[in-house]
Amino acid sequence: MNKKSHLTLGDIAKQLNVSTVTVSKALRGHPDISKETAQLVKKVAQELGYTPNYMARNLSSKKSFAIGVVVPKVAHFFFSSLIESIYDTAFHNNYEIILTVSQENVEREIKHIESLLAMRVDGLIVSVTQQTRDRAIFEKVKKQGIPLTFVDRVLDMPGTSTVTVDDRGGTFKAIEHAINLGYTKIAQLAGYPEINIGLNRYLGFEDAMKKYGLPINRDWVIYGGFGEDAGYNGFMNLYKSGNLPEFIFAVTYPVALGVYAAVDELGLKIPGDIDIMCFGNSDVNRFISPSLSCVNQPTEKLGNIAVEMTLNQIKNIDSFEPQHIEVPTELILRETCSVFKKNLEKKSI
Amino acid sequence: MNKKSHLTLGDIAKQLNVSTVTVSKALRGHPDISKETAQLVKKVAQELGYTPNYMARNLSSKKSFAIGVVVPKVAHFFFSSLIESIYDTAFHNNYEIILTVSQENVEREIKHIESLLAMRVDGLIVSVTQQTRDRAIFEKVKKQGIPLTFVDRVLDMPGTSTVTVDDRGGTFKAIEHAINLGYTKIAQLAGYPEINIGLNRYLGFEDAMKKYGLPINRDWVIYGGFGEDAGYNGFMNLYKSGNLPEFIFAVTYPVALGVYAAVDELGLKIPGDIDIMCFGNSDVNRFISPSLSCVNQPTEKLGNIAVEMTLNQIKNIDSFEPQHIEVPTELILRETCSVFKKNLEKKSI
DNA sequence: GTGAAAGCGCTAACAG
DNA sequence: CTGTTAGCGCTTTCAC
Repeated sequence: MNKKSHLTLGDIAKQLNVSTVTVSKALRGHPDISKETAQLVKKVAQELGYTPNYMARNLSSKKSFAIGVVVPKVAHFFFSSLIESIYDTAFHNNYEIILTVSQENVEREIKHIESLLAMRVDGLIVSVTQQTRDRAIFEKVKKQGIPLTFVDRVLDMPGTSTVTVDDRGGTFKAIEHAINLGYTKIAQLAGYPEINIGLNRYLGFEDAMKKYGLPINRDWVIYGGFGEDAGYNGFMNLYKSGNLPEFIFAVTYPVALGVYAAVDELGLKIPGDIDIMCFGNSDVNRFISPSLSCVNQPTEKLGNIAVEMTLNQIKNIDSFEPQHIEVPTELILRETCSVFKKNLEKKSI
Repeated sequence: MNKKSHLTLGDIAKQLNVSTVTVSKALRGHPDISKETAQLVKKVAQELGYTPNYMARNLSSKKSFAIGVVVPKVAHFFFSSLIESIYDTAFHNNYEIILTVSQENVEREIKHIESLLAMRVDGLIVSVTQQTRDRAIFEKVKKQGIPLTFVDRVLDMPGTSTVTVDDRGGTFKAIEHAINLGYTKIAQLAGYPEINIGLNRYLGFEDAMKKYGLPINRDWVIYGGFGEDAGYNGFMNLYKSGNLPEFIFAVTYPVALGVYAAVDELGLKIPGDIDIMCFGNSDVNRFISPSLSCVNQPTEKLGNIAVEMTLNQIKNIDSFEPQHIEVPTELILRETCSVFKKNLEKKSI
């Protein structure tokens, strides 16, 4: 058969009349081995097309040089950028990433974490689903001594590290900006309050309203999720209620897109009839019409920090203290939420 | 130390006064074992929080139940959707995906494939970088007997399977549509011709122009890549040349976005001054202004087929014949490329 | 039905 | 510097 089993260290050892150990060491650049033999071994390995067997290597060395990652979504600008950054950082640190996708499904999340544990990853980075409440699986991870870092969507658990963006402060800045523009009737499409990003973005909204002495209309704090449908339905309901706010803060950019779709369908105008801003940038916020102002999340930095923190913990497994890093955000101002309300009213007359 | 080594089959065997073999078989549902013992073993394993060790399992069974994937990019709508589909299909087939990202870099691509081989994946799905020309690494994959499936961006190699979209036919339909609208001065921002998607999308353009007896202006076939910058620069150069076409077909949607940016910067209007369409949809093509007509790529189907084909090959390793599947596309018509040229001219007077 | 023996390919610890 | 000895945790024969 063509499909002869793979070449092993032994094969190349025989070829050179040395022991497998010598070959193993040579290939890994172990200082035990003399320059010449090392060179020779490498040459032969190369010629023979030797491919190491990581399963064997990892089994005996009890390290995998891999970090497991669990995210709820891939086809979403925030996550795809985050993932890219995680891959990049890992690559530069000679670590493999084993990515899994929970599809916002708790059971899949658990299954994937079990698989990653079974693969004996050296560490774990996870961004939980919108529904994750049960900590049991994460307790199991901790019990097995695997470093665990939450990123963006976190669970409050002792012994784990977190990397988040400044959801509360970022939202505050956005709402404050809207208020300074003259808006007072402000709504928030707020996702879900049970998850940190939903809660903190709500709190930032509350902070700003309080600071400026504006009342919060409970009917204008609308929960329903983080996707386009949530934005679409949210706005439709707002419209049907007959009591439209002047300004909407959308908890994510898909939610904002949903609002755009609804507004368009209703024949309304942004910013004439309703103005908007959202949390989270995307590659196209600047191309949609009107271009969408937002609170930018530095995804690249999030990914960097998440990986580096995890690596750090892997390398100092016994002395590591859990860290909680919050990355600052910045406002990106484009066409929405950029015209003073007074001017807007003048114009629309 | 808390960090006691993981539980093993032996541990749970001792607990029950049976052999590791019995436990191993029981856990895997091997028919050798009686219902009762199987039940019992599973219960104890559960209670003790046993986590199997896939490295050991795979080492001895010589299968990994994992498919390696190499893509050039993640933060791009096409790839992120494709990836999501691949993950989904694999999940439903109880296979793991080990994803790697080449970042359009040939050396990284090679490194990742070597890692994947070393991890002993059961199969490989790859979408090559824009620069990949050298087949050596893929020959190595074949020599090791690992099923290899190219998706979307393919290399022409005997013994490998491919899943692509109908690039040529899709482009043909788009250009034909533009011609029917009255456009004759047609340009293409064509990516690179050395890669199948660039070449075939060009050929579709050529097919349509030929069919309708329209001349192809060489200055209007512009190569330069598949990203936003290629679109931006391409249009800028077109503009500077003083000889603008009426219609541009962009080889990808980022290229189209680049054109939008350039057009905007120059104070021109779509579709008044220039009309456009592109290959590839995204979550926001419909939100940008004017909304962007395009040739839709069924990414979900691509992912399904790629995984299923690979799995098929894994399971019938000796009898499998390489397959080449081309998935059809459809036109999605929105605001661009939707107004008859005559009307357009009337309007702009 | 169950288990003892052997080995997957590699590395760690120690001896020479 | 090099090699021997023992596993890593699991699965695969093949006896019993």
